[in-house]
Amino acid sequence: MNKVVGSADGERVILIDGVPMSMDDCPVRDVLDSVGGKWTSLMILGLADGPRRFSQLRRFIPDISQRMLTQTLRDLQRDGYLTRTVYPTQPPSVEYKLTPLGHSFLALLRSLVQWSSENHTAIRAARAAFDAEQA
Amino acid sequence: MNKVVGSADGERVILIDGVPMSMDDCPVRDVLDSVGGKWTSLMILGLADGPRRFSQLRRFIPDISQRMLTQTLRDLQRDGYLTRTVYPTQPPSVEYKLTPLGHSFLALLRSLVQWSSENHTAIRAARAAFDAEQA
DNA sequence: CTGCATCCCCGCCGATACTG
DNA sequence: CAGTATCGGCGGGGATGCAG
Repeated sequence: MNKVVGSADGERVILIDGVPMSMDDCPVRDVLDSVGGKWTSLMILGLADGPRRFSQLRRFIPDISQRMLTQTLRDLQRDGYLTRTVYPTQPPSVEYKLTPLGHSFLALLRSLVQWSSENHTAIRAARAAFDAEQA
Repeated sequence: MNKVVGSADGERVILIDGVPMSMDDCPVRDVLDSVGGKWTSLMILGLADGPRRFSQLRRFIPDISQRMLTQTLRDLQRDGYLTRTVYPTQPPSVEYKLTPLGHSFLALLRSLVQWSSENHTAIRAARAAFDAEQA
């Protein structure tokens, strides 16, 4: 059950299944801005089986640019999804590893992967039908 | 368990919990491109309780522009998440309604909302700690 | 090996004005 | 009421080059 509730200072709030969501400062937006990125979800999936080094992740996602690999990892680290450990070897190696938060989120991601694989055929079909109808 | 598998023609495929995911033509990307949009998830949540008209959705999401409301609805319709029904009244009214696919996806969205509300505090804290450390 | 800096393109999205 | 058309900013993200 959804409900739109106004508050005193004019902040707009909506209730979803009893969960209050501010539209100005929305928790879901935080998460969506992470999972919504082009590489983010793939990165987390890449760390599902255990810690990996920079170049290992690079091989795991062959078509990511070095720039985006670094940046995506940084963003995920910032939000607490993973940790970054530098080993002072020569040459240096850096290990990335999911935090408990990251693993918790991974569960959601698995549901998404599952759902996508079950429904992508239907989606593609709908898309084709829609496009055909426009012509 | 994840595994990277090469195929004959050089297409890269990764297995996630036994679900094959092509990196060139990825089912999850399709879905992420939907859920990742700025307004998409909110729209689907807005239709959770039943069909709504254009202007009702507009009031439900006060800060969306007319342009993005139209476009987001169009995209969701195209991918089969909702239907669009025009009633030839004067003035005309148009009703948007989730399809079974849309409702199915809504379940995922609820999980996301739930998870976000449970973990956004931790995320905000991690972010603050990270930012503080940089200074 | 693991990064940072720079340049630059392109697509998302907001603002605004106009239609049946 | 429910759109469509156009313009323009801004930021995501690719390519390349340099550095510790």
